[in-house]
Amino acid sequence: MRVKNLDEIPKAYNPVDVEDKWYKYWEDNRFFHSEVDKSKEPYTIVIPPPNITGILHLGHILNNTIQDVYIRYKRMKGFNSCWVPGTDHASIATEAKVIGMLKEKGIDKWELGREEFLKHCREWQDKYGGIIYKQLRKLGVSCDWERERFTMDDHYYKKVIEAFVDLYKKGLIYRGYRMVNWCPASKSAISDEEVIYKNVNGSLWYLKYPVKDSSEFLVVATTRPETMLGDTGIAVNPNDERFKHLIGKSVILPIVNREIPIFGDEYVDMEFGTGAVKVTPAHDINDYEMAKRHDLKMINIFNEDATTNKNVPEAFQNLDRYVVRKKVVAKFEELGLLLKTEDYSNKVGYSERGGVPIEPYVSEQWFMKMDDLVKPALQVVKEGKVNFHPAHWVKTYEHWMANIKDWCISRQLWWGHRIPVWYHKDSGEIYCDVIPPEDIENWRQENDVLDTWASSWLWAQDVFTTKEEQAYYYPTNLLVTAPDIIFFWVARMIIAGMEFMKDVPFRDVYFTSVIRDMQGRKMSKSLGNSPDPLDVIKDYGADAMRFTIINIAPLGQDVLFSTDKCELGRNFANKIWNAARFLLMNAQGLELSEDLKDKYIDFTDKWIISRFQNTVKELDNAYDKFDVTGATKIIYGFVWNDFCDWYIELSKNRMYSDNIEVKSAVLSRSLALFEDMLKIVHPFMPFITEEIWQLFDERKTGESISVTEFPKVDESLINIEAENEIEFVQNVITAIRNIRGEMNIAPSKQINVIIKTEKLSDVQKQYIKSLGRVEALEYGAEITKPKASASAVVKGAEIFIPLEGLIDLNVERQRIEKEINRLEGGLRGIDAKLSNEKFVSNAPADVVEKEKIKKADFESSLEKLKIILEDLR
RNA sequence: GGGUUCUUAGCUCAGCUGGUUAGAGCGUCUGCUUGACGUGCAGAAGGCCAGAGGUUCGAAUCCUCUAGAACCCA
Repeated sequence: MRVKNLDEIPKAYNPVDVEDKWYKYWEDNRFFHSEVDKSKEPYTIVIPPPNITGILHLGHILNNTIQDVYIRYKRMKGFNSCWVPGTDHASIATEAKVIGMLKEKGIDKWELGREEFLKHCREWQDKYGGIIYKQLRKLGVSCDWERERFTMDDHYYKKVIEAFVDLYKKGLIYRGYRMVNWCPASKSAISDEEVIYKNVNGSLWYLKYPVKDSSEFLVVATTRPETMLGDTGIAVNPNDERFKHLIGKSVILPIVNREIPIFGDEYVDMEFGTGAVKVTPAHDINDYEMAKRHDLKMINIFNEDATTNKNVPEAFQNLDRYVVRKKVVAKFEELGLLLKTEDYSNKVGYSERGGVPIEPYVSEQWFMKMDDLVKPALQVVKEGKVNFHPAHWVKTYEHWMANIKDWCISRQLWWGHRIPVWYHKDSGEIYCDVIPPEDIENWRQENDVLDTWASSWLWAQDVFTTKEEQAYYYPTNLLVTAPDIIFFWVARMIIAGMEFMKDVPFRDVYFTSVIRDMQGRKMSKSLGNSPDPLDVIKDYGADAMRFTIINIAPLGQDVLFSTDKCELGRNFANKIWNAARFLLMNAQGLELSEDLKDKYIDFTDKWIISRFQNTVKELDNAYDKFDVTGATKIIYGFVWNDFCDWYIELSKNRMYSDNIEVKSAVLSRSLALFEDMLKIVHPFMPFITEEIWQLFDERKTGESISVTEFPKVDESLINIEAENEIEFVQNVITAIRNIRGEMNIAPSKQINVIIKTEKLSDVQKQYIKSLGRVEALEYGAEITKPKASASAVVKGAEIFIPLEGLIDLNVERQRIEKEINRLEGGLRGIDAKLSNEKFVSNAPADVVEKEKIKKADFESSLEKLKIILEDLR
């Protein structure tokens, strides 16, 4: 066995050279393709489908990296890993884009007609829908590209329609006139979850309404004066002494000159505004409820685009709601009926997609009854059949589920799943089925399409297109998603899973961090604080970005990101690269073998192998707990500190040996370990690990680190003795380096060291000499401290460095005193415990024992240091 | 108004079911062309664990309150 012959290995790792090459290799060899294989256990993830109007952002990077980490890890663990990629059609967003595009060409959606418009949507999808797939490949994700799915694929479309028909026939879907959240920009209803409340600085206008047959005025305060055109009543609190005498009377609505009643309702807050509330039942949800209680008239004053309609006086018709607002206020002022205007800040609901304030609007819509559907979905989360990570999201989930209202699932749009309902042209009879009515000419199909979430709620079950596949892959294992779609999607997928599959859609849900900039602001286009991931990949490499973003993303909290943080990952990649480079350069031309791996083995080898076992153990544990951030820290620590800082440095003695057999043995061993190390890094940094793995041997086509076996923990290789021996050597070396640093001894200067200790093996001595840059090392149990030397005490040894003429006695005294102080502080704490009767009797025996050992160690060190200090006076 | 979460070194965060002399990365300071790496090496400084009570032999960790921050829902 030989490593690849290499003329020159670049000093710095250059990711751009290698990433595209390996991605193509992986794809060409179909390493990520999964098929039903009953001899293997599946491990399945469905991607949260990015919408086709979207381009890759940092949230996707975090999200997809985590999915890839699990998919790759499980694949290497022997599971049949299957990661299904796909996109969703995003009704509102896509329609908005296509309408905008057509508008530029001077084409109107309505003139075009439904079928023609949909053609343009499909064209748009063909052109832009796949962009995100290309971007995801740059990230190195190992999804099964042969399984690309789209929410409007024929099979999936059919499933969505079937689900609707099924629920309709069960009586769980109904049609009704309701007040809904209306988006005037997309001219469609939207669901409660699509309304975003924002603080808006506005005004509170105080309007005077003349009381009929009286000289009195009733003053109301409102943030939306334009809606007065639709007022049909005035409400006051029946307990309000100020207004009691007016209940039962009426006011004459200014401008409109409509007589409207004054009535009492407990809902009215006496403290707010004037205590009298204008009631606009058609355009406010609270007023709507009040109107139902008091049987008030409803007057709709808006068109679908929130311009005023014919129900308002002519001078106020066909105007935008904000234009009408100004006009109404001006008119009140002119009539002397505007009492005052105050600055006022309140929450206004905005349409998530349309970006404009929503208008509460009464219209005919389709609703899904949620009460019963929710029950099993709530149950499985409570019972832990679906586990949330972090678990605290369960409470949010329960809270939402318990307070759920019926779901408005119809959208007045064309791009999407058209509701499978037909109305009979004569009788008005309703027909709902997967197959259109036979005498289609007598029927008119519902124009509305379904809410996009009423299609993507089937994602986990219907991306699998055959019964066999569904049975094998469903329930999926893990869902990785942002917490902001817990209601939109996660909850609804669980509902759909329980309703249609009678089983959970996934067993674990990982809620990712929200990515913010360094000031803690959300990433947004308008702030321009959102770096393009592709630029970051170009500058730092995909591996570096993947590793960094997971490393800094705390589970359950937001992550503050800036591009320069990717230096962490880039430096780490470079570190791995150079460690590999070091091994490869030394291994050039050598004959390596499995047999040599166990030759010339010493405690440093046993130690690093033992450390590796522990690392893998901790790593498996971190994966199980969904602590990927912790996993990166475990890997980083092992690779950088244990392997590079200590093991490589320690191995150099033998690496540079003239004895070829020794050298070959050391390299055989190091390379084998390094290869295992590459495997544990691979799920996080797939590209660089593949690149190096391919250099370690002449690999055949069809071989890849991504399909090798993940290292298994071998408990028999955990070696406490070797770990203790190393610890001693490390302590001695660190103590020597510390003295060198504090005493300003040039690193190039060789020094003499005397160690007072019971035993020191030749091998240990050798390592201390080379890493401490020691010329002569003397040791023994009966050593007396030489005059004018710097000293240190470590567990099991005293170290003296004779520094005749070089030593500054003051500096040395301070060093020793500092150490004495530190130890005395610790000892005080231990003594306080041990002298406490209650501690000794109540604390577990092993805790007490540990304290006693600690006390002995501290005292022994202190004693030595005090003698040393005495000697310095 | 209701809910969830957070407050630990200059910054960003670990510290799991209570027992460490409270850790890491970045930043800072001091050295260093040590035959893998300056995207590096060695060493160092830096913390009343937001505040106040309580439980306990023992609290960064559990409980209560206070202050501040963020998010979600109304």
